[in-house]
Amino acid sequence: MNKTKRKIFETSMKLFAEKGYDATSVEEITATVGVAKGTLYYHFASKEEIFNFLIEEGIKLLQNSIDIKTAKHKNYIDKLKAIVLIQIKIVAKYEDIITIILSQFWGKEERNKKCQSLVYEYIGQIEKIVQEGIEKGEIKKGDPRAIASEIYGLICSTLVYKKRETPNMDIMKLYHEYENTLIKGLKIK
Amino acid sequence: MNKTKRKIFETSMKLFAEKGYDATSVEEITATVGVAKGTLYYHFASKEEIFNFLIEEGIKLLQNSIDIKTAKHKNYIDKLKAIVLIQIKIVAKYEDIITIILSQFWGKEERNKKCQSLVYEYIGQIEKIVQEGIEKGEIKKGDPRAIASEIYGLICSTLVYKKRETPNMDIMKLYHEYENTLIKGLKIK
DNA sequence: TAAAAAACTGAATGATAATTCTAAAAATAT
DNA sequence: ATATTTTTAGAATTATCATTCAGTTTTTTA
Repeated sequence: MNKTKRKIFETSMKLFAEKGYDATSVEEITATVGVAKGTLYYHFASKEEIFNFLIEEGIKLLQNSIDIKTAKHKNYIDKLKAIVLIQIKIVAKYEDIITIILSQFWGKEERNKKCQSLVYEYIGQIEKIVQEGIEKGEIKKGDPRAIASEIYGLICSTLVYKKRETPNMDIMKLYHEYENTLIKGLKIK
Repeated sequence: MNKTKRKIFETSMKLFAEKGYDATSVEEITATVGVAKGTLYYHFASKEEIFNFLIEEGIKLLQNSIDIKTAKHKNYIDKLKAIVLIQIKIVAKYEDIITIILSQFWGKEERNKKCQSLVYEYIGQIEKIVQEGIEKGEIKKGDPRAIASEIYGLICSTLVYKKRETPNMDIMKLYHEYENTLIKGLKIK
């Protein structure tokens, strides 16, 4: 991705996160970057295509980090702890992209469906881990689907916490909070 | 609210939840209800005003249920349990309105800000309860802001669970799941 | 350095959608 | 039954916005 394209992409991300996809006009994107409208359309086929790039980033972010972080641990509780921690870190570092995915999760348009797939795929991965953990007797019996949703819900919690709390939250403090509440309940004494 | 007005309002709610606020045109609302556009504008000053009615319903729903349900219990853990349960029930029963509030939480438009206030106000109430519970020594020490966000996050968890899971979820099963994980961690042994 | 390719420009186009407005129909009151 | 108020209708208006396009400038290549 060349410099101008990258700049258009990053400005779009910022504006989409700030104002929402619909409320952000192509006009505003190009004005902010400082290029003509034609330039945007030279690099991207449509406004929607900008969004597609964004989704790809989101997929890399969520999917990869799960794969990598969980592989490190053999113990299933530790796998979940790793996920909970990485979630907080992702929200802290990539607030914009997570904001966009959560805000565009709703609705029936193509881009909404892409966000839905992404989120459901992600929860599915967590569910699988919980399921296996239960089967191996490392995680207390329960509905893996519900537990997976609960863990995913921490992304929303964290994002709202950050937006409500102002700029810099203490990642580890928040992590220990989640560990003490949610994770503790999953352990078998 | 007379019959036609009510029907316009309810159809709007349904469509806003299904397709999103922006993606739902006034044209589509009136076509679905079976009235002319002029009729909608006779009853509501604007599309935005329909949304305002919706917000009012949302406020009643969240605020009132907290007040009523928590007043019933003197013990602070029980207060939180009641909140967690009522949250699940609200999502189950008023899925549309919760979907709209969560989907319109993002952005900078007037209606977005209204959703933000509503959510923040709600989390604030939970925070206050957690705070008091900690002060009274009934809830384990921790960051009330984080815990409140975590409890709010269960609304997102539940909604996603429901949308992913299909129609009828078992409210009590989900509640006990949340109780066993999140709430258990708040208790002082 | 000249030709070709890539990058950029911004006015014009076309579509969609919220809102307004004038008139007609229905309901209610006198 | 007639007058008055409320409600409905839908065409016309206005604004916004994504996208296209014909041409210009810049960069790369040979």
